[in-house]
Amino acid sequence: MRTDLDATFAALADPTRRAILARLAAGEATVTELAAPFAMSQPAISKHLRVLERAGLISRGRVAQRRPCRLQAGPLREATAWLAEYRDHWAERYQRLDELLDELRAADDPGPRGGEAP
Amino acid sequence: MRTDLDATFAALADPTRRAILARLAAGEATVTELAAPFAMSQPAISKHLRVLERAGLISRGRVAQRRPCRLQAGPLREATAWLAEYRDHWAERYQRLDELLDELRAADDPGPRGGEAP
DNA sequence: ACTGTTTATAACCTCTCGGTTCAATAACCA
DNA sequence: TGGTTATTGAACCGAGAGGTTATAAACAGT
Repeated sequence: MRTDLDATFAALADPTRRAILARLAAGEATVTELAAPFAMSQPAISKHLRVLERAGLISRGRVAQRRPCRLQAGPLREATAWLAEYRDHWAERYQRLDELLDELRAADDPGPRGGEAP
Repeated sequence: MRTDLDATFAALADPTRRAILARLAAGEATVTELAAPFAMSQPAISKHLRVLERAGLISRGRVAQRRPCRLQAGPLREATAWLAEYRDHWAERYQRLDELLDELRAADDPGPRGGEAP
């Protein structure tokens, strides 16, 4: 089930790519501009950009030889929506209940810890 | 720079793991309960759970032989915070500006393509 | 037409990921 | 004690990620 979220989260999982997005938040930039601050080759950056593009997180124009990159908001909305679902629901509700139940259960059934094993 | 966000987003990038989290949102569950709906071996699920655990997205108890899993909210907050930064800022602001500039630029410089686009 | 700049491709390497199977551990049950 | 259940661990495999270097392609300027 290759959904969009797969590509989005996978793209965001790399620190270089998150840094590129951060850089792009200040406005569009060319490949060499984006590559400059990183200690890696330009083709490596091109690969990262391709990942970001296929995830829909950036789009690219064409100005002469340059391929300026700019951010794209769509996928982030999906991702945030997915996360918000959880952060709001169980973070507040089930979480505490489960922990309480767990404490009760632990008190009820002491278990085999301690020095009683031979 | 192995930050928390790396592990969090990487963990969320897999559909099986997201499904596991979705399942866990309804309350804690054991490994076999979690493995049941999936068409893969139970050790595979154990691996996924280990990924989720190391990302801090779940925590595990011990009840007899069972290792019940429950959700953990912390990392999701970080992730949402990171996403919100972008979704709010450039999604609304720079995005439209850049697109307008791009249209202007395209109209100004028709470029070397054969048939003029309608 | 040549030269330099910008970007993408190709080929390669290594490491991790997601999956498998088979075996080992841990705890309950009789 | 032995047997069953729940879970992890180890060894392995194929595919893909992330990096490299070297090369090609597109365009600008002279």
